[in-house]
Amino acid sequence: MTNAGTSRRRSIGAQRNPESQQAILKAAEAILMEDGLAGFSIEAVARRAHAGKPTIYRWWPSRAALLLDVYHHQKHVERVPDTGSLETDIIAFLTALFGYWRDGNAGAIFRSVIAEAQTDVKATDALRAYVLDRFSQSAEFVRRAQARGEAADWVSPELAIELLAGFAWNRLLTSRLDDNPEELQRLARQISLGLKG
Amino acid sequence: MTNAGTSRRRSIGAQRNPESQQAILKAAEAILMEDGLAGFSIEAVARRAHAGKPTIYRWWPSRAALLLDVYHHQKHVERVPDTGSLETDIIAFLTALFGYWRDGNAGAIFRSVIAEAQTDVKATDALRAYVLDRFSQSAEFVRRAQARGEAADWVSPELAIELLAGFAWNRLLTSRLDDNPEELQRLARQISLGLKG
Amino acid sequence: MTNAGTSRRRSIGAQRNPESQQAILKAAEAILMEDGLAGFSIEAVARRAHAGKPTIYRWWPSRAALLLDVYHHQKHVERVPDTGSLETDIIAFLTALFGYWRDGNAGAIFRSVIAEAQTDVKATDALRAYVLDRFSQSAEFVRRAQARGEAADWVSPELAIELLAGFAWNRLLTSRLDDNPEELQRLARQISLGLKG
Amino acid sequence: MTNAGTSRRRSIGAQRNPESQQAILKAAEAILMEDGLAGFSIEAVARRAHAGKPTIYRWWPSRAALLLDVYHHQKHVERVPDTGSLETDIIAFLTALFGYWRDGNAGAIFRSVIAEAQTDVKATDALRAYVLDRFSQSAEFVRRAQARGEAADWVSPELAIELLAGFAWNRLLTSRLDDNPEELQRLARQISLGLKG
DNA sequence: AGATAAGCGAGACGGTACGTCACGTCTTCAC
DNA sequence: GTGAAGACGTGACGTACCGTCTCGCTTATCT
Repeated sequence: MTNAGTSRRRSIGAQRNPESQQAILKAAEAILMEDGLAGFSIEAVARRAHAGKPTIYRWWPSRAALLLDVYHHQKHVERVPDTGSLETDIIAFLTALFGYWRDGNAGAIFRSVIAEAQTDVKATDALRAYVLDRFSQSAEFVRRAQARGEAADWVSPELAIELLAGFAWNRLLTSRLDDNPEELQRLARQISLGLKG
Repeated sequence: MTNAGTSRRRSIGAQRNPESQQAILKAAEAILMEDGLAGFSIEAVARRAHAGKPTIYRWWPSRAALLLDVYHHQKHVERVPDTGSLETDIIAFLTALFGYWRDGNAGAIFRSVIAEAQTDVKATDALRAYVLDRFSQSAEFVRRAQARGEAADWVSPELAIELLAGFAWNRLLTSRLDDNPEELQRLARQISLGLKG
Repeated sequence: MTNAGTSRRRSIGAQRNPESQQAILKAAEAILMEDGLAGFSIEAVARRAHAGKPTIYRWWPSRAALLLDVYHHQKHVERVPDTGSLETDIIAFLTALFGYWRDGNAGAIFRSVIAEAQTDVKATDALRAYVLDRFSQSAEFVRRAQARGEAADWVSPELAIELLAGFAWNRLLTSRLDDNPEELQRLARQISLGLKG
Repeated sequence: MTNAGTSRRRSIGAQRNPESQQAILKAAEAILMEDGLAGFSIEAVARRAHAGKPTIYRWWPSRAALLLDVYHHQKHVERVPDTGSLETDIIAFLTALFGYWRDGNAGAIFRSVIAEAQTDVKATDALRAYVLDRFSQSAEFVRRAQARGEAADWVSPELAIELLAGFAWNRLLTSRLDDNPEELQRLARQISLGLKG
């Protein structure tokens, strides 16, 4: 930080000031972490970041946009496990996702993004695009299982991931992220072998 | 309606006036249906119901409480299919749920409840209790399949339902309720037979 | 004051709270007195009066309306002198007006009202109506002079007052209110006798 | 205009660019004419003149300074009538002034200057200096009347002009510039002969 | 039967946040 | 160093809701 404490942040000419951008994202993240979505307002972010509201609105057209940007700036979890076996891949996938959401702020932030998407159409669209992209990435480990002959040809890798992700969303959105290893094992077994066993 | 148009609603003494209660719930539902969660405010409900704000606050302590009450007053879909076969039961379950959410207002209202639950802890608790109850009810058709020998003994009916419900939630929350029958069939097959086929 | 310091001002039901009204007018007056028109904002008045902005906007549709109201709540100067002689009446009229504007806040407030009237059409209309009314009231002493035979029949009392008032406005608006008794005497003489002497 | 439309205005080295200066003054005048003082902002002038804000602030330290400059660049009316008679000189003086203010933009601009002078002390000083200078110039026709023996020796030409100007200001500031010839005649008669006739 | 108590619509209250506008300052880059 | 350009922090704008309060009323229930 070049400006550490001594002087205020200023314009650096007719171009975006990355210090302001960082300060705003950090403030937004901190507020979400501390007070949740309820305390998250443009005004509060501006106050905490020592930024002007117009500066925020200049670069993020809405609360939802800022929220999504905060989420995207989170460190990402590896979502394509590769343990060599479908069943353990499933367990690894869910364990990593639950841990990611549980340990840092990512869970609280993602809950906020989902909530926002129920109000703001742009947020809905952005969230849909995001999850579809994620699903197709994560589906890779199922595709690998198919290549290994471990999964049937007729299964849809995306649909399989959607099933796992839907399960995880439900747990997240109802505050039930405490992962039970046996439960996950059972789930992985159910999914890989099917209800019919 | 006893008071049809001619006179205003009044107190009926030191007791809750059911007409007011009904008017408020109807107004709340109409607003959610027409404008979604974004337009849903106590102020707007009071305006539309020709009710005083204190009347609303007297009986519903928060926005979330009113929202949940609206949802509970919706007609419920039958969630325990019984077609005689596990695979068609799964299809029937999801088809009914998607249709229920898509056709009436129930989808918009449930999305609102979920969103509210991300902000309001009481709403989270209420939602969690609600879904756990629902899951255990719906799990009945999986239990029946087990009884028929159509599903393995070691599978958890609740977990199975949670998988289906999670899938449905994800579709609802990202506005992807347009149900594709083939997709549902494939999903049902995946779940019943497992990825390994 | 019934609420002296101990408790906050509250709603007294579905009716205007006169305490709030008074607090707002006093705050507005104090701000004008201390900081002039430059510091006069609805926000500042609300802050000082411990009132909500919507409360101000509820009762005064604009800055101009509040400004005029503040001016109208000033103590009024007697503008119809009656010394028995036209010339001394003129001197008394101007002396009183200058003194009124100079001594209290009235001058600063009236300057603000005039300035506002150059921006806001409603304020222009209100100011015009106000001055025309004032002129016709003040014209009384000229009418009395006519009745006494001290002024010619063909003179217009209103026009005469407008001449005096215009002179006073000019002095007020250019910060030249320091009254010079000899100058006023000369002016009174000029007006009563005419330039031709 | 040398640069008509084809290219942007640029620096012409370490000296003031008169094209920019002209463009800014023209833009300021046009805005005052079209939207009045309410629409007059440095931002709006910069936008309309395709000028940078710092360019404006470099040469005019405040809104008031720009306003006064715009006023000074107006074509001036001849304010020293010479009809040979005091009474018709008075009528000519007022008719010319009213016409000047009414016909072009000058009235709107001068109103703005006066309003600004109620907020900005520098503008007050500049306005006072300006009007005192004007008064002494215009007083010339009264002095001539004195030289002709048409006005008494003891009258103050400046005071007489101040009376006329004050009358005119009042009309300008309350949007009553519609000149009534008979009224002006009566006024001229009152002033020249005096109220006592 | 009269008093009491609570519910009702209404709407004002002090607040907070909204999204926009203009302020005056600052920096960049072309000339 | 001047020019256009435009980002910056600041703060006011006028509006929407928040949750609380009091009003004036209506009516069932309890003396």
